[in-house]
Amino acid sequence: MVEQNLRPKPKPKPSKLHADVEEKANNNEKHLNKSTLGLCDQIEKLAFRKRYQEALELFEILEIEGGHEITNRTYDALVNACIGSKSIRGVKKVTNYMFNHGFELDQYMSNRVLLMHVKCGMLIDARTLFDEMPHRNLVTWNTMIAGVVDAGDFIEAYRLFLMMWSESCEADSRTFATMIRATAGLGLIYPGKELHSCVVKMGDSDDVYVACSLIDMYSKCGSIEDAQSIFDAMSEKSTVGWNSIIAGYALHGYSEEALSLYYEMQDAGVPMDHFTFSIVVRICARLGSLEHAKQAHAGLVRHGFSLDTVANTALVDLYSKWGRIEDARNVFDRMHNKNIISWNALIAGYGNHGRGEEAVELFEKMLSQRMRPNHVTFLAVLSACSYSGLLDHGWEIFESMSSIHNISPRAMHYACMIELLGREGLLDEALALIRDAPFEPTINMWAALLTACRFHKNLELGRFAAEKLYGMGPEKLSNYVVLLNIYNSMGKLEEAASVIHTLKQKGLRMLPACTWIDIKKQAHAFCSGDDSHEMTKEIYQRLDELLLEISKHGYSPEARYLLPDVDKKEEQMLLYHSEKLAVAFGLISTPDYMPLQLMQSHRICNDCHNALKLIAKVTEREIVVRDASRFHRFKDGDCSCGDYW
DNA sequence: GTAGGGTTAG
Repeated sequence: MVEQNLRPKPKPKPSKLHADVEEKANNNEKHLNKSTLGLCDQIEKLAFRKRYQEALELFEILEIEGGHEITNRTYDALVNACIGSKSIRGVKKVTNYMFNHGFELDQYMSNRVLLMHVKCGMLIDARTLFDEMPHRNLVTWNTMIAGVVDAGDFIEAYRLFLMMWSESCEADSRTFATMIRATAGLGLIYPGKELHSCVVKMGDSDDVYVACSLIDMYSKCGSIEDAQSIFDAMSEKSTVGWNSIIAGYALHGYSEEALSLYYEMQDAGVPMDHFTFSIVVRICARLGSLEHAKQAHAGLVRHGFSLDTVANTALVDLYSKWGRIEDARNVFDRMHNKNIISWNALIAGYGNHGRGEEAVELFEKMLSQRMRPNHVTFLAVLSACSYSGLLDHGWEIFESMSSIHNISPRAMHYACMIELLGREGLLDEALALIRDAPFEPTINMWAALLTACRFHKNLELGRFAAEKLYGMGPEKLSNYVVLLNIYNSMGKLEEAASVIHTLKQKGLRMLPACTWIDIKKQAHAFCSGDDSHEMTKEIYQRLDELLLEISKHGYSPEARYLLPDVDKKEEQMLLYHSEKLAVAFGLISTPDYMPLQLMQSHRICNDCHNALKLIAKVTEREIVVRDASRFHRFKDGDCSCGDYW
């Protein structure tokens, strides 16, 4: 494989190309303003200044000119240039040149060449080089293992690690840092703990890299306590250490704690990097606190990371989730380097706001810029079509996945299409799509059909879908709730009761609905049936007024969606709950759990939707609420996300 | 004498 790469290629024709290259050489020399320097020196200098692309361009000139003696130093610079610019073409050219000129690789240079392949993602060639290497030292092994871990092949990393141990009985802190990363990737805490004790035995536990990978491993494997104690024990807490522990708390859902750790980091005077801001922006998105988010955005700009792709993508996502799609667009448009994740974030943003046309437009713009979509892109654009009822676009895009983009639709894409067809009432087509899928239909696909059946009151097909759903593990509460709601809405109370019986038998419990709102940085939480808030009386009074007022505008709660065995008092609780509570405060609410009848999909139900429209109208306010998947902005009795029920 | 390691976004 490598031999093939190293085989000499026909020399380029001298004519025009040569002229071009000479022109370039002249320009470069002018640019460098050191025309007296030899090409090798220039390459080394360019690589040192991180002008990798230019270094490689000069190397091409050197190749054509011929007759240059290349030393270790220049090859070293070229390796850096290839790694820095992630140029596969460069790697091939440099290795070809070495091979053609009979350059003898010592241990150092072999390791560098291996690294160059690894860092440019050429894992197959790297592995061949590795396997054919006459001598491997610690650095060789570490380089290869890190490459395999980077590629996500954690099991292979383990295999290599065991081979390394049996061959040489040596491993150092770098090996362990990498292997701990591998166990984090596998999500396995026991091998992680074993490596941890090895590290302690070898006296490497003070190593800052080891500590950081341990923090990350423990938090990714579920033990934030262990992560915390590693962090506490760090004698010198580095930026990465702080980043890792903050990300750890965020991962475990402790967003407030994560944010206060970030402020602690700030107070401790630890320099923050673009990782810090990417993590913090994400936390703000989750917290739903625009105030903190704005501060994070400002901090990011102030610290000079306003060009960072990851942090900006997190901002695009944050503003989208906050219903500020124009702000999201603004950040997006200013980004210098957009990758597929950035595009996906904005497309999903438009989709979640019911602005399907714009999502499709953006998707097409992306294609015209030769950005290659991936399966997440299709998920975003298809669900955008689904929310906005764009049937034709949906079909066209779904079919283009395999025919044009060579991406096989996964179950989630099918589920989106089933939802789209179902919403438009094309239940037979939806069923046909399930039957035509080239794999076993999944829970989500049947559940999408079931939801559609509920809306269009097709009991027969609904029951069929429900039967398919039953017995498909892992059983999800939400599927039972869909079925329950179907029976309820059709007045089939006996069947509904039997679903509840099944639920109880299986020990599946519905969580009480819970809503919270941020008022002056203080969170107020309200659970269903909970009257512990000190202003409960005032809140309910205001709610009564509002309910009375909106009922004059034609609002009537759809009690038939409620469970048959809830008593009157509970019914009141349910109707009073959620967004309405927050609205009583006249503020924006950020509910996490929806009232019971919303559990099926964690989305705002018809009932709440109507109520919120009317409340927006009678209070003459703009109301923004978020359910599990998107924002709904109510203004003058209209909802900007579109009616999808 | 030179090389290899940790944290982020959809």
